[in-house]
Amino acid sequence: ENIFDRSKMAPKTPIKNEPIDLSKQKGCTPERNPITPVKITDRPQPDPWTPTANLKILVSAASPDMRDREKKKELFRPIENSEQSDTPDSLQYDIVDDSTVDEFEKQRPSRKQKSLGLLCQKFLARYPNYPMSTEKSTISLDEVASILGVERRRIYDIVNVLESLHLVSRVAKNQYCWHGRHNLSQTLKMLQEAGELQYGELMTSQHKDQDLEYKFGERKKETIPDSQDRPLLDFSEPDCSSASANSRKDKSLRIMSQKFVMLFLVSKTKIVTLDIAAKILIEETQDTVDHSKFKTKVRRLYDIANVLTSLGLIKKVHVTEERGRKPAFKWIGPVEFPEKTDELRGYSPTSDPLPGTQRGASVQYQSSASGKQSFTRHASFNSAQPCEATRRKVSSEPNSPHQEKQDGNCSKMINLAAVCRQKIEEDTGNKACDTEAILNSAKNSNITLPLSLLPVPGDSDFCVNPLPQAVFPVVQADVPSFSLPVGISSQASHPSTPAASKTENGKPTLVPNQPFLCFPSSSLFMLCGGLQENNLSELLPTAGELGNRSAEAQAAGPPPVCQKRSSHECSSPSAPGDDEEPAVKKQMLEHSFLPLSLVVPKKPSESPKADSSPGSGCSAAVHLEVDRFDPASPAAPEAANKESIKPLDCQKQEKQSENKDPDEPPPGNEHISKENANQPFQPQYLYVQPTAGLSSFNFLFSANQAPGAISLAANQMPSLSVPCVMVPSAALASFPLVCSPSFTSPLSPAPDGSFSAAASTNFSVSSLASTPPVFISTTAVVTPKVSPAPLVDPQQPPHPPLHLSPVLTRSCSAVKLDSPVCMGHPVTLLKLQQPSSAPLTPKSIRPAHHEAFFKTPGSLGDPVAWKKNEGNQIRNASSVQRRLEISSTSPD
DNA sequence: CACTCCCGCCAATTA
DNA sequence: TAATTGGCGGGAGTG
Repeated sequence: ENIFDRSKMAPKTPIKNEPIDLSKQKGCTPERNPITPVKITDRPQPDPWTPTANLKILVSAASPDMRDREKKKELFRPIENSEQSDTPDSLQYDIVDDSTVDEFEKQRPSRKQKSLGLLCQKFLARYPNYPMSTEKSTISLDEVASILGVERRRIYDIVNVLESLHLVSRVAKNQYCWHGRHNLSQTLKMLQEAGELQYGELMTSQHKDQDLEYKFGERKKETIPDSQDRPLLDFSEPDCSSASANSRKDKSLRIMSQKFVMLFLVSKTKIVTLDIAAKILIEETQDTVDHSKFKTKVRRLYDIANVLTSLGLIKKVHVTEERGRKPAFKWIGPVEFPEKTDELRGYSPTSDPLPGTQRGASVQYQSSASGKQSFTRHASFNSAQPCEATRRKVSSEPNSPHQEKQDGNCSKMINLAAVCRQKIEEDTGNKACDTEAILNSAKNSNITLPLSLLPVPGDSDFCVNPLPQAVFPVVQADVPSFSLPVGISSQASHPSTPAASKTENGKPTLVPNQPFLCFPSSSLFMLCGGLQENNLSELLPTAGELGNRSAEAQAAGPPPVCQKRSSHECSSPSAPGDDEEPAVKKQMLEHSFLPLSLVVPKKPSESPKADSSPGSGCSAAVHLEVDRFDPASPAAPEAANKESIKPLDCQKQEKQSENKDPDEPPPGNEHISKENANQPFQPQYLYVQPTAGLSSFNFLFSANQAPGAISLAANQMPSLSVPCVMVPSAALASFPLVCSPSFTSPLSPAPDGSFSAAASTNFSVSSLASTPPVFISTTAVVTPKVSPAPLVDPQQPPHPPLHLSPVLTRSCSAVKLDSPVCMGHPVTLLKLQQPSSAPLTPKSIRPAHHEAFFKTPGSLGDPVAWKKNEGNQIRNASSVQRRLEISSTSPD
């Protein structure tokens, strides 16, 4: 602020303008400046800072964020007052962006703008996620601090956390070495292992997360004390120059950061509430439970969480408990850690530049390869075995037979789901209680940890993944709207069971032969296009993606990431291979989860219920709103996840009909669409029926879109385009299905104006490309679902899917998209095709996409970002990506 | 009012 | 001793 003021006020006083500065600087006299890089204060003096300079920097870095925020605000408003907010706001923004933004921003430093999270994003934007092997960028704290316009102290906060994850290492005084995310998966793996040792017992012992967590505290005291810290430290040290780093004592921030991450990795639900984390951390460290200490710990956790959020590893959520909402964070980073990063790298060229985005892209490929993919943790990459195993299981079930190779994927998916379900059910039998208990504990509808529980504790890959997803449901998204409708969830189950096993009523059925998965569940439908390996993976991912990335920073497109990023990577020399690995992993995980969640979800009993009780949750499901907030922001992704999750919840929590938010859905759509876009391959759609809340709107999400992205460079646009379409129910009524390829146009329904705007911006390009809104339609099948009213009859839903399936599937199977039915996006569909075999690998392909991807976002989002890039010498691409990420977020 | 978490004092550590 | 690091908690911004 001071700086700004100065600039404004007195543009240059060489002297420090104000005493304040001096005081702040404390001892910094001009003299010192020369010696040391100078502290922040120095810079200000120089005036170099002129507002513009700072502004530029900030703007470039932050603007996206800023925008996002604004957008968010808008979004909210829109909900209430769609019209007003939309136009005016959008206009204003635009204007601002164009010319005057700087000034405005400058003027208002608002606290948020100075947040550590934003600062961290800016910081991260300066370095490639996956720096080339050779490149090593050293980070000068002073320099960075000055560039970012913050005190060095703040940089320490960031660097310490990054260091705990080995993203950077301290080389010397004032010098850090940027490693990027190459080792992130390894680091996380180590942390996970360490965490399991420390906390694992607790976790395993208790089904309930909460209980576990609580217990943790107790147990931790017992177990933890001794070794914990050490190991962690060790991890961190390996790469870097340990010498200097170690010296300092524990550096609580680093340790806390690692422990905090461990909690996530160990947690089945992947959700950790701040208070629990604080308790655990305190306990470990010390017995004292001073209240003040607790507060301090929480403050620190916020600091850490902000950085982790910027890295796209966690996102803020709220867990509803008995008492009420509790702040919590959900792990959205990779869950599984391939043992070999290398493999990953090989497969997935792309990296995700964005922290947020990580998930994405690579995963798909991998998944495709393995089939099951992500489900199995390590195996995913390598193991065919698991897949097979799953298949076998599946095979037993009805669905499997149909599937073919490609289908196999789908089938696998299904099978997996089925398996999971079975396991779950079995487990549930036991656990059910637990889950229920949890739920109960959770109380009201909101929180639901249970899902996590569901997943099998054991090894089953599936289980693992699923669990996390399960979590989603529990957690409430930041967004208010979230509440997921329980009812729908049942659907998820369907897929697994029904499809595979078939069963029931139909709910989820897979279409025979077809790649699609139908979730009968009332409100949500997931259609999966191309079956191939990719498909499954995609599907899942899509869902996951939706949840995850949604917008987010990932802008990069986390989910889709694979493609996009890969392309990005390509474009950017730096990362290609390596980068992606992590991303892939993440994606894998996420994806797997999502899908799983969908599938797994329901406990047998519930599903039917859900269906039966349309009113309750089901409707809600529709709402899934995605977070519209910031695309970039983590929240969005979550929302998506939530969506996926919701169904489950619904089932479980039928009660919670409340959840649904009408408003939200749209946003969610957006995110989804993005994600979808990302995933090009198969046409997968999620259809969300409108629930009461949504009343009027129907949403179709294409799970995969992006095909174009993948295949066509030109398509870039498409990739961007969002698959989701929102359609007013009324409209739908007339039409069987609506799919707009690009999310923008059509539907964007009004309400969203703001959203739509954002979306449009982002997507606009894509939309253009894809423009033709596709429609999915087709067959009646869709229609029914769409039909506004659809009660949740379980049966019905299934039917539709069936109908669809044939068409879709076929088309899908071939290329996925081909069939008219499916997707609208010409691009995606056409191109998609599947590369199944190659798909993943081809970096070459990706690049184009990525680029496109970037461009679009960039173009949409911010030109500015690009400009800024200048600074980034390093990999343009990388930097660009980052920017994009940021930008992307902003647009959203 | 509760949640966040910025800010920067000041101590520990290092150079 | 000066500078670098980073623990820590007051208290302000937000919703």
